[in-house]
Amino acid sequence: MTSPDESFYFRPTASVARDLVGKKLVRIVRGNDGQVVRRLSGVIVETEAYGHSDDKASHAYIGPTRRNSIMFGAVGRAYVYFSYGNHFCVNISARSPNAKAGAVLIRALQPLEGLDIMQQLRNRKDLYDLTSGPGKLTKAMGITNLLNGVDMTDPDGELHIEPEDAPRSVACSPRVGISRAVSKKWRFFDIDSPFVSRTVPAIHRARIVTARVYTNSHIH
DNA sequence: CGCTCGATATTCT
DNA sequence: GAATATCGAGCGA
Repeated sequence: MTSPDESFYFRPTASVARDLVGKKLVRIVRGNDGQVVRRLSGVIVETEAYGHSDDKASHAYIGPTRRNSIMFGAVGRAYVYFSYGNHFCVNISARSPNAKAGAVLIRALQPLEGLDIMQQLRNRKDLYDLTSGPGKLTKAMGITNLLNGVDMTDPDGELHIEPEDAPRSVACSPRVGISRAVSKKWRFFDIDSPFVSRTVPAIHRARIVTARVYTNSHIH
């Protein structure tokens, strides 16, 4: 199995966020002997891009700190942070070669492998409630700050991305749960998926942004 | 269904 | 002390 390499993540963060929709987030659990015990995975159906000095809503806007340092380092790494005092969120560091920082927040998955484990970790059965939010999916996959900084381009790594290139219709909208830089349309989601984190207003359902028609002017 | 509230890391005032 | 890239329990309609 291959994974997108660093060249995939060394592009404008919003482009990476768009192109991650439809790929698989994979969590590998290994035993003491190094053998794979379980695979947990899901198709990414919703992401958000966070920039640097161009983006007041980004953790990186204030410059490097201990928490956000991954956003300023190598691309393709997991940036895991603790939010609102009770859950984790997972991002992948990604940025244009001429930018200093950036990351893509994974907001929702369609559960694929290891459903029973995810249901246990979440203490919930409903597949539509299992990974339909950034805090939910980290709990379902057992992602904590212990995984902060892991290389997500390593196809044998505990946490990585795998291709899953069935055609997707991707739309964009303003990001969720922020109060600054609300005009940027840097949330990307699979317009046909029932697994996104919340209902998408009708005004945004028509804004198809595929790889073919995408330009930066669509998302500003 | 929609509302309020508690959980409490990290950063800012 | 207050705000933030949230979630879920507990409530009442």
